[in-house]
Amino acid sequence: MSSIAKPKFLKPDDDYFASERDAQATDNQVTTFVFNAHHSLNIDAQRERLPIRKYRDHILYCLENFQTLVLVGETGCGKSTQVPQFLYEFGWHTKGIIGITEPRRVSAVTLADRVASERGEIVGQTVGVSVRFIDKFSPNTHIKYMTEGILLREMLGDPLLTKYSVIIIDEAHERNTLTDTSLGLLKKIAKKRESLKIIISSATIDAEFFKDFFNFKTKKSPKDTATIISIEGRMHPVETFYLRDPCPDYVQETVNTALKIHKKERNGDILAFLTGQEEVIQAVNLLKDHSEASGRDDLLILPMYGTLPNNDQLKVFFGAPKGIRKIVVATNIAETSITIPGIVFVIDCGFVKLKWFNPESSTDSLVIVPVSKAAAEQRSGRAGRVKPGKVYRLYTEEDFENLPDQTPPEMRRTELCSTVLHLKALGIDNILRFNFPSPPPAKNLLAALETLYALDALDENGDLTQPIGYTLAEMPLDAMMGKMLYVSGQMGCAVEILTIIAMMQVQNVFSKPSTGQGQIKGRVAKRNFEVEEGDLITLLNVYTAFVENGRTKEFCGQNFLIYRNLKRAHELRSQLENLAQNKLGIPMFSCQGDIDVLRKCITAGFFPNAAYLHHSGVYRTIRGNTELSIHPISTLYTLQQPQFVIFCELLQTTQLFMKDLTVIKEEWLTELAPHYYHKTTVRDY
DNA sequence: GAGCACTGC
Repeated sequence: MSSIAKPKFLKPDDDYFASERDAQATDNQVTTFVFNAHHSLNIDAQRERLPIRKYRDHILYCLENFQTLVLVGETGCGKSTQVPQFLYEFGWHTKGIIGITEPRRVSAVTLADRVASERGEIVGQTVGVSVRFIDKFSPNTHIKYMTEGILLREMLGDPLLTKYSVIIIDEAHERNTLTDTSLGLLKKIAKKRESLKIIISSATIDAEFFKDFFNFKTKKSPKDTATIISIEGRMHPVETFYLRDPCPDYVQETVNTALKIHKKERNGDILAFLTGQEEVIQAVNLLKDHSEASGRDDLLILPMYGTLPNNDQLKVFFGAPKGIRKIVVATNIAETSITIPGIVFVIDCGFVKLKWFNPESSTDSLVIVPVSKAAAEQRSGRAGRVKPGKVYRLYTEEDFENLPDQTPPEMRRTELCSTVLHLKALGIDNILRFNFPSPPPAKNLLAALETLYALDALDENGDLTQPIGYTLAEMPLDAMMGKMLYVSGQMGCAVEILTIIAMMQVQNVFSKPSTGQGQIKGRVAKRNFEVEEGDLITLLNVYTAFVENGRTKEFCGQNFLIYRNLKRAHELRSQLENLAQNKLGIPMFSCQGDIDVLRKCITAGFFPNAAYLHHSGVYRTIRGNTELSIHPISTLYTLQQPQFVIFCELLQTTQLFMKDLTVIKEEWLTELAPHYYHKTTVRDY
């Protein structure tokens, strides 16, 4: 990468992004694009122009006088790049590294790059970065960008974060599970280590919440330990429009509104938010029909969602030709993960699709719920980045007033095994009393404790077991997957299990061309790899064939496989193998084609997820007798239904679907998990 | 016949 300190306009064809895309390499991988309105100015002039510049002394003053500082400011005000440099210039680095966490890999990498070039350096000198697969730092590194996962890993080795003088949690308002875990732990550390300063950086108005969380003021010591600084943004005003009456069909209304804007308004691209892929495609098709019928060729209509093939995703970042208006119809991906340049009009359908964990059935559901006020504001903000914009909310003003302030943080609606493992490994004994920013439902915690107990990761006192519990906590894997890897060492099949795990980490290796002819060819190609033992063994087949054929792009092209994702699986596999072999002492043996050993090993890790075929022709879980179906993407979907299966994931949408299936034998359950399944269990097959 | 978005020495 170039080290020259020159202004940089980040655009899709940057080599830099190309390499990062390769490194990331999942099909739903997305690149963050930073729109820089002052890209023609030199770097110093640009820094001077940032709104945050005026707050430099105030920030430094507050950090001297308070342990925690909540920084509120809009995206683009320069918080993420400038605050670490202010601290460095003031000398905070002499007391320890200035650490900044980001929720996404791409953000950490691009910010580190940006700050390094502002300093006329390359990443790895004063400014370092640490994310999975990328580690660039030196003894002189004083500012370090990282993902939240990395900070958590570092806490496992250095529970008081003694290497750091300041920790900045960027984008805290997103409230990911890892953000909330970090915040809870930082609060604990802050009480023990008063010298550690914490900056919580947040885009919305939940500043009071964060301030209260970190305020240790008591009657005895009545001084606030946390304070808030609000930074004025440089966003343009956004005018808001509501519907007079609620609309019956927000997809149709989105289309109508977009066409109305196109007819009435002058220049400016449109961004519409819908909840899922299906709705996006539906709206795009309706718009295209209209555009064709009108006979005018003045609209560029583009879909944007996570599983859209990479080339199609990139299209939204290019400007439309002169005289043509761009309409991007997107899922939530455009709310935080990507920034589309040139947007002036936003259409907000008022709903969002969220994953929700149900502790009674241990299932995840994808549910469509009304957005929160904060999310609606975030969506509106997408209209004011270039010039004054307009947002059209497809609901009434009264509906808006009745929306919840915040979307429930992920911590309150997700499965918690990994969170519990992390906290236990850090010596938090009573998880139920841990100071979460937003405590998860006790039921969810208990479900996680039960699962971990069944996996032998926790003992009857709820303490981490040695070696299983500690080993699982060290693994960058979900608990059941980790257990499977652990057992594979004893069963002599770790070589194959590692491959299966790596392949499951990358979503979707089978490419699905958008043309009709290609779709059929793709399906035929997939069938070549499919085996009746199920999806996991099929993935093993794909990877083995990929490696045997030299891991080439050509092989992937011929077989309708996504090269980027297989390459990523290969990298993940190497990293996991290194960890398993060298750090966790898992012996690396191959089962030499003995598929039964593999299926048994899968059973040993995922035994709670067993289902049997009821005589009614529908599957049921063994532990809860809940009705389930095979997901249509499974290799088993079109085959004769086996009597017993293990699934890796359950997802409630139109039905309760099992995903990532493996065919097993009933007796393996009692053989491999006698504490969980009894031979006497009578089933009504 | 179906897929909100992220992440891990």
